[in-house]
Amino acid sequence: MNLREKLNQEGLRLTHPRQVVMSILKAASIPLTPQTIYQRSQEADEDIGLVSVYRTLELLTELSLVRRVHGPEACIGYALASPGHHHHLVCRKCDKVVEFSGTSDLGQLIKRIERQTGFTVDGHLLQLSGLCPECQKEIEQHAKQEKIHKTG
Amino acid sequence: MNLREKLNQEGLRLTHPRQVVMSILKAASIPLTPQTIYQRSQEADEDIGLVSVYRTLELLTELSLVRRVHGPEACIGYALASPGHHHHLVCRKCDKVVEFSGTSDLGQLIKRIERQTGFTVDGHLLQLSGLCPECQKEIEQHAKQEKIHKTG
DNA sequence: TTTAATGCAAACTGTTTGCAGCTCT
DNA sequence: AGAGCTGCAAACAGTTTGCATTAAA
Repeated sequence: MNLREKLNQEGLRLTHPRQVVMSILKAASIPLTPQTIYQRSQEADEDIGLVSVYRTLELLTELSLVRRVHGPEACIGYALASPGHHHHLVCRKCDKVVEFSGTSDLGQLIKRIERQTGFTVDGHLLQLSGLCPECQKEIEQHAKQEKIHKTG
Repeated sequence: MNLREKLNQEGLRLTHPRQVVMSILKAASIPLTPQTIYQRSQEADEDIGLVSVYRTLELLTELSLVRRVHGPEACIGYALASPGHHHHLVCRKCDKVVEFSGTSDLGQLIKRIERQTGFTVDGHLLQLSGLCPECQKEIEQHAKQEKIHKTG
């Protein structure tokens, strides 16, 4: 399915800015910021508004046609570091964060990727998200209440 | 070694704002933004400047006493998504980005963490960095040139 | 023709910088 | 005593919002 069809399916339209953003990303081999995409559109005499770039990127990310690339500097907050642990597991309900170490388990994966891509890998960003024990319990409680409410 | 010693070792000082930031982070179970840390310092009548919070977080991160917590929204840029692949490998020299899939390899690691923490894990953020084949070659070339220069 | 989407301007949020004064060692 | 550090103010960068206009279906 092409882009137009994907958009129309959702009642959305294939517009000029969307085409331009998509083609700039297709032509790029490195991750681009909204600003850079905007500049490139100007250089290509395909002027589109910076605001449209933002809105288009959000939409295309939503549709999984584009993905965000992360970096060590880009973060949502800071947490205390326990020595020897380097990754975080964050609860998606209450934000509680615990640390874990995972370098050894990652070795196998990294070796495979090095073989497949020809890259040498010397850094990684790994973070897990889920539900902490407390929030799991709370959700179970809710489910029970729900059941009682329905049947009783 | 305590905080004071760690700082003094580098010719740095243990100041009031640094103590406050550190103790707020120690008391927190969730990642905090600079703004939140600033607010909490005010609530605790330990007013420190917002600017100091920023500078302190940078310093403490540098010293590995504090770590950045990442999130799906926090990103440095956008790249085209190939269907079926969900992680990026980024060259730290030229920024070239390639995608890979790694979910299966991650399963083992995730199971271990679930067992150890009691969390249920349902999301992950994984990204690798290293050198692409081209940049590896370039660096080898440089090394050779260096050698020729030194010996002859 | 209808309504999604654009693009401008302006507001806004979060971060950084310059600098005079303060404080930790 | 003196270098490191603070905190204000102000500049700055990046992002979001309101709204009249345009254009895709």
